[in-house]
Amino acid sequence: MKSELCLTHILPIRDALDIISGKWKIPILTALCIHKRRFKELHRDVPGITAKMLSKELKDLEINGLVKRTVYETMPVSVEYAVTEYGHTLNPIIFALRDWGLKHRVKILSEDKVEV
Amino acid sequence: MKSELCLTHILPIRDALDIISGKWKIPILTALCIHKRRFKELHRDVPGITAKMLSKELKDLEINGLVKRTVYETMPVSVEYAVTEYGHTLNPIIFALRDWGLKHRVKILSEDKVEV
DNA sequence: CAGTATCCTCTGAGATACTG
DNA sequence: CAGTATCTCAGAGGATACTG
Repeated sequence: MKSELCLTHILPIRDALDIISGKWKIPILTALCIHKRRFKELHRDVPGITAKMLSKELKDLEINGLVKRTVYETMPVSVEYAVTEYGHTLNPIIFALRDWGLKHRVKILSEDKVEV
Repeated sequence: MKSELCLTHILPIRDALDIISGKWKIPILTALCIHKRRFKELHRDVPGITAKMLSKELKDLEINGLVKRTVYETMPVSVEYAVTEYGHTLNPIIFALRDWGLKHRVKILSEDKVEV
């Protein structure tokens, strides 16, 4: 129970957070996990994101091998984003976050009733 | 598979991220999950954090009911931080992040060998 | 010991307009 | 359609010094 054990827990968590932290990466991956999408569809389905942030975050995700970008030479071009096999290894994190968020919302709502 | 379904996935995730996002909250909770700690012990065991950030993040975590602060009127005072019962509901997220971080590190290291 | 107080930097993120 | 280019700013985060 000393610092070394603590580090073996915290350091991998920091590795993970370095890659997926921020306001948008997990929401984007969540949308893409449901099914692959084109840029504009993502822009529409991830509420509140700007084109600039979406573009930047998709690049980060692609660099880290979590998302694959495919360009179709239609006219005009269409671009499709999909979660890679490696990206799907994040599913347990995504599900855990979603489960907790759902329960948390229920908790907050019930507390509001009591407080007010 | 339309936007509504997407929202039911993304909105709870944003609720969760609003509370635990940032560089320090999950590492702090991880340290406290192993066992409760005093301020200075946390400062030592969460690598790289400053006293200011630790203080701020602990306040946020306390406000959200994830951490409990207990003051002992020793001389000088000692303060103990512990994860609340509600805070422990985050364990699945913490474990998922840690598992993924560990596997990711293995992947990165093996890729480095191939590349170099 | 358990924090505050200052000061500072940097970047995550938004708004708006524009392009191949 | 799928992005870029600017501009802007709040606040996350860090360094250092100080206090009850």
